[in-house]
Amino acid sequence: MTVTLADVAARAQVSPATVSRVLNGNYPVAAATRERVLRAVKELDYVLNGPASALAAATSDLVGILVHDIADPFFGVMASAIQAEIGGPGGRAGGERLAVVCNTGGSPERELTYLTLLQRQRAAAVVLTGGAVEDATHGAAVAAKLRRLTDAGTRVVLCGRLPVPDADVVTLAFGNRDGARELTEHLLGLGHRRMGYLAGPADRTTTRHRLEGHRAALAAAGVAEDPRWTVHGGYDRRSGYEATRELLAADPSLTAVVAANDSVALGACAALREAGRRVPDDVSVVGFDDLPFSVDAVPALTTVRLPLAEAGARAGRIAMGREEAPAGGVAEVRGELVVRQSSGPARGE
Amino acid sequence: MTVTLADVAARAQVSPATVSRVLNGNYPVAAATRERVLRAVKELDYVLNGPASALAAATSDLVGILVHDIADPFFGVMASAIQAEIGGPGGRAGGERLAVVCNTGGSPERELTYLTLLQRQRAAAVVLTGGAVEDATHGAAVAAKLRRLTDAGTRVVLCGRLPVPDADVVTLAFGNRDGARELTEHLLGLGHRRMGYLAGPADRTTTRHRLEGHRAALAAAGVAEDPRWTVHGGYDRRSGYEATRELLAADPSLTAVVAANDSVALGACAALREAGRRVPDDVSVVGFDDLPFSVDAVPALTTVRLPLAEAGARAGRIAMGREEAPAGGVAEVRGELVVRQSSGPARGE
DNA sequence: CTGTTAGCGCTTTCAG
DNA sequence: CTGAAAGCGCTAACAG
Repeated sequence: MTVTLADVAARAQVSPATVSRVLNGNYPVAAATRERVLRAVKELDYVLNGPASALAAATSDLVGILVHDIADPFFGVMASAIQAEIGGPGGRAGGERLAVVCNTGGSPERELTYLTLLQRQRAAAVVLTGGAVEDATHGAAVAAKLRRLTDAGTRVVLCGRLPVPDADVVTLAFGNRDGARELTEHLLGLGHRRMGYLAGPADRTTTRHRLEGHRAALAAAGVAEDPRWTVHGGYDRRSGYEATRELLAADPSLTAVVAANDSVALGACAALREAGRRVPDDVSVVGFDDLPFSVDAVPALTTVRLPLAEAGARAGRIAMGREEAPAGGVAEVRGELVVRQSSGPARGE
Repeated sequence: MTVTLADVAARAQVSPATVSRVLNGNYPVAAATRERVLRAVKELDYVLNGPASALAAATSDLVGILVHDIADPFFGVMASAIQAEIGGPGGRAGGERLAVVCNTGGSPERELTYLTLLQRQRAAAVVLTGGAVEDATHGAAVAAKLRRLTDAGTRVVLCGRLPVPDADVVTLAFGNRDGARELTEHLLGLGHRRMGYLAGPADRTTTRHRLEGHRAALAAAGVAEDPRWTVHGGYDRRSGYEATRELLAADPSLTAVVAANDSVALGACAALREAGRRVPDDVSVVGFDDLPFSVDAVPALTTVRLPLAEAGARAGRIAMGREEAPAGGVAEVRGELVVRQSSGPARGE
């Protein structure tokens, strides 16, 4: 029924081994023989059996990409860039590796589950994107799992995530702390002293770093902070909306709102608008990431641009061994302050 | 070195077959035996070999998802929903299937390539999302390929794409024509008679249907169309921006711009703003899809909401055989007109 | 409920 | 440059 490599071999009058060599192109084969084999492949409409091939060769053409949620452009942009780089010649049987996208929802359990599933598939590489949960137990479990993966020959790259100790893993970390600091300095420069901070979930590295950057800027400027000014929530628009209402209720005198990311900032703008506050006339709002939609927001968001596509592409190349890993296995990907219309001089004083 | 099923069997003092049965949970095994096996698995830190398993069972736990570009939320939202539905119990070895996301860029060649790659992997199912290129040759090639996939036992579901004749495929088609008609009727009701239309790429089904709906509304209202009012471009923001400038140059008297989708509409708004036109006071703009960001645009976009997440979820369930296919194998997913601030009464008149 | 026995389809030394 | 042969690790009848 289904045509196998042996069928092709018979038709081309060569041994199965030769067919395999032609298909994988990683071994010298006489041009005439190759022609004959290729013709037979075409004539029989033969398609290699991936699992059989992976079993025999002990490695597959799959590359895992772990994301929190692929519907979020932050991850979508990175995943797209990674996917674009893992194709091309070099893989088994003439190139093209497949991207296995795993939505972890940021959950450590699902992360571990997917890592195991990828290990089961004998994935050629795995790229983990986005911040991690800060939990020693889970951190250790993930580290152990990654070690097992690398031991089995799977390349592991972290993109937008902190380095994992004692694992042969390359890391592309985002400059969250510095970016957040610049953002707050920008606001400080505009005269703001009373700023709300919409932080992400409390137990995430990304949340912590951005918050630390914000506070560092405040401290350097000698501005005291009110505990009511920091509200933790999710990284989505809705959280930003709700947290802003909270913030407004707690202290209506705020002149600026610093959001954990652009989506949250958009939610903040909506809540502010609803409360009759103009942005930036009454309250300035700043985001983080500079996602594609941020330039079209009302008003266009002041934010920190993270080169997500570039970082993803680089992660993809490193995962494929097509680019050298950075010295020490860790590189920082810096963000860049982008000033647009959502931030302006502090009102009144 | 790497621990195999046989090792587990030895340690648990059972046969390999029994271990396999425990792991796949699809066969009765005595509780005590199961316990013993599970313990051995844990102790040895055993992970099933996916390729070997897939080879022996002649099917894998992979589900292919073809998208134009996963960075585009239109596809990201669907992919996320599909992914959420393909997990869970029922697959080989205790559930969790993996989603292989393939960026085709809308190219028929890449589409075919990925379909072959998925066939090679013996994918359990494949979901094709988004409109297709209208080319008889490629259409036939894709149809043939899909037939081969279904013959091999791979379930195929089309989501937001037209039915494929003579293939055992289930289709969830979007109500593009009706949605577009409603949108234009809405504008007509507001007194608009001179509307520009920013169409997508000329050879796509989605483009054609939306354009047809627009024209049907125009024709029904007895409104004549100027050829200069239709401009073809891409489905991205930049295309909308450029096409709108073209439109404005060709006929500055337009009172409305109908965009192929929300991203294009955002680009249109930006171009209009730049040209000193206010939206909707001077020119109304409408989009299509109702992506998450559209509500936060300036001004909030009037559009047609497509239930992308619901459609994706349904496609996922059908692909997994967890939901019955619609009668006749084809269902239409209707859009819903959402009127917001980007459309208003025609100026002047 | 459990063990035995054949492969699944491919890759890869090892010879020639 | 090509062929022969030995598995890769697992599943699935088929017995018991």
